[in-house]
Amino acid sequence: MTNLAVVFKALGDKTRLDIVRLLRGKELCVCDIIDAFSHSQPAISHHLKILKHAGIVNDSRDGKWIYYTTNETAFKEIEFFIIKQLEADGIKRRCKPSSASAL
Amino acid sequence: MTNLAVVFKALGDKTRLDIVRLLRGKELCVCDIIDAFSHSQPAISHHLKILKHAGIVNDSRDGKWIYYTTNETAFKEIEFFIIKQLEADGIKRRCKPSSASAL
DNA sequence: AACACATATAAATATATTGAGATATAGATG
DNA sequence: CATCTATATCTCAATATATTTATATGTGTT
Repeated sequence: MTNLAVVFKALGDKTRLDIVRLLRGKELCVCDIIDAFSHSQPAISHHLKILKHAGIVNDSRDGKWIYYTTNETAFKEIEFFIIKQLEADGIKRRCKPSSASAL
Repeated sequence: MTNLAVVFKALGDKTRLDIVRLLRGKELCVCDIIDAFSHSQPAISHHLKILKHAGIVNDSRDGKWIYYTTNETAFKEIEFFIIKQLEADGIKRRCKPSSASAL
């Protein structure tokens, strides 16, 4: 699976998307994230793991607490993809079907 | 589920992401999309349905053929989200845990 | 060392997703 | 209208995902 597909997949869940929004410009420990949702601690932990695996968030331990932040790089990757898509708009042309159907 | 989460979820699949890339700047009929992949026609049709439902592609019939194009609006939505995320970067501050743990 | 707290991992389960094959629908054409 | 072609829908099996409860790990404190 493309890296970008992994990133999109990770963001394609309301809880995880909300976590990312919550982390905007902030560094929060897991307990604060848990408090912001009505999900169990393991559920949040699981979503954080998926976000981390996708490169969307970073974590760093400080004593008992683990703090999460968003990772700019992942968003720049998406931005790059979006730019390429939007750039291509406006050059649309209809192509005649090139071959017999695959049926 | 947020609209944006639906969009991300739709893009969070390698096949669908590749379809979107294939459609960059082009208008293609389903048969051409099928030819570009090694999946069955029903599988492609299903993915197109998900992309359409998420507002990522538009379709228009022309005789026997149905042509698909990408929908700029969906990408602008993502772009807006990305901008807000990136904007928030650089203002990160550590917040002390605000409450006792939820455990 | 024992304990409490913050977070992660595991096991179990319910639900969703993907993909294939079969079938249905819609338009074009003889 | 019979039929061919392009695409969609249905059904089913395999796999993946989300969530919960229980348990483990790591860190600070007494």
